[in-house]
Amino acid sequence: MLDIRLFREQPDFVKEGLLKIGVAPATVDEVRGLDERVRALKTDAEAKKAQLNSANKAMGKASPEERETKRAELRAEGDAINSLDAQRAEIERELQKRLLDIPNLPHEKVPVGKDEHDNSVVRTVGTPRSFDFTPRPHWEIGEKLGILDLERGVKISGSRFYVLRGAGAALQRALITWMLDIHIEKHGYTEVYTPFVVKEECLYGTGNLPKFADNLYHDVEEDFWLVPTAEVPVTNLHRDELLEASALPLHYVAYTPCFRREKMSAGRDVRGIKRGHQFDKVEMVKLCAPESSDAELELLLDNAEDVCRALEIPYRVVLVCTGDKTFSSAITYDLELYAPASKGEEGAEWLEVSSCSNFRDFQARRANLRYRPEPGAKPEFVHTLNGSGLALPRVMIAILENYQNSDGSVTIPPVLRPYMHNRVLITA
RNA sequence: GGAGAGAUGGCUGAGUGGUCGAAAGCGGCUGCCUGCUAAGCAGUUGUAGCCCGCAAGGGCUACCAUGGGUUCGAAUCCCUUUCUCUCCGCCA
Repeated sequence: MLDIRLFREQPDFVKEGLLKIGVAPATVDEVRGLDERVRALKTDAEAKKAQLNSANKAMGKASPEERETKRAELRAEGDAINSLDAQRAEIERELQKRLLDIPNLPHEKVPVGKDEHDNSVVRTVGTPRSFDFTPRPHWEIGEKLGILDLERGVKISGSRFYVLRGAGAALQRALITWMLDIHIEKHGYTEVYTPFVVKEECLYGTGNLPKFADNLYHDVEEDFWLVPTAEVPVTNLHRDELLEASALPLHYVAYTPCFRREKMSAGRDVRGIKRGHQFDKVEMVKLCAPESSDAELELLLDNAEDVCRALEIPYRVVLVCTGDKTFSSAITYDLELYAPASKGEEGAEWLEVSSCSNFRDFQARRANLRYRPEPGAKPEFVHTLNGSGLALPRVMIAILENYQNSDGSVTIPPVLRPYMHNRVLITA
């Protein structure tokens, strides 16, 4: 959520930023109009309340007869105030609704663009391997090796679900443990294990609600929502807290499954395991002081890249443009692993395995995440960041396709072997 | 799941209709004092919003888990929800 004061004090700045992400400048004027009406009603009601309060105080000392005569009058005044308050509350709700619906302003570094074609490739690392045979897509490799069972996934849970089996399941588990270990031991993050279901208010905190409810699963009877990413529970860990400056920055890493309805992407990426309703992810989340969030993002990105480098799979870093950035993010780098056959007949593609974002105070304001810059100073909102490190299915795809051999076997990347009983090869 | 108890400021804890934004203690901060180290004395100390003022500062409003209700007036009475604790049941 954007600061309402920004609308009051720098409306043109807000309009300019919103224009870049396709939000009509008129929105700013509408918000300001609502805000002014709320404040006018509030000032009016407060003045009347002050009068009534002192009249009520006098009643305490008044004689019973005096009370009788004044009672009706005071009651009428109270009713008048209540109706002012009711009006104000309604406009305030409308204002709040509008504010919750407005995306974050883009960081000054974000290139202006319409969609993902306008994203800019920051760097490409590694060279795609050249094959002396036609590389197969992961679903063929996996099914032939008996480590991926798409059909039975569909049988037990429906489309966009799959089953990993034997070395496939072990490979994923090895990846999770290995990635956690890198971030914990090498990059200094604190591991957290969180619930995989959260309350509705957490999703408001990160910005998934109210706008993106149709991509979330939730229990119909309880206030339980399946997490679409560990970002949600971990960012909300310190919700409604006032942190000391010395506690920052906080660096967390968490493994969770992620649940997404993928309603909007019906028909996209239907082959293989690229896009499912359930997938696993290791996620890094940071809370820091505003002045260090730019630097923290670069570090976060490097921490995620470190995983790609260690896997020795070519990848590229993409700076996401204004038209493609997500609702809550101010700036996002995507990390894409090379997959030589992921598009089947059409060949290679770059698979998005990580999104590293700085949300600045956008989520912090929604989730009420504050810190005290100095002892005695006024509390301020922290900045929040997060980045995948990394998303499992697509890493699995990249490993299967990049490390495949002509006989259909798959070589296990060297860094993962200690996590797989020193196994070197996955064979049928 | 059943029965009961509870939720007050940074913490402990008093407060059952008006003088309560809330006693007291602890903690924090400021000053004073003392050669027996940490104590004594005094003062001060919640959050947010709005308004006035160049400022220092001042005023008003709201907040005693949450949301409603009763009342001229609610921390206090009634109801809802959430959470915590105790006992019972069930259980990896």
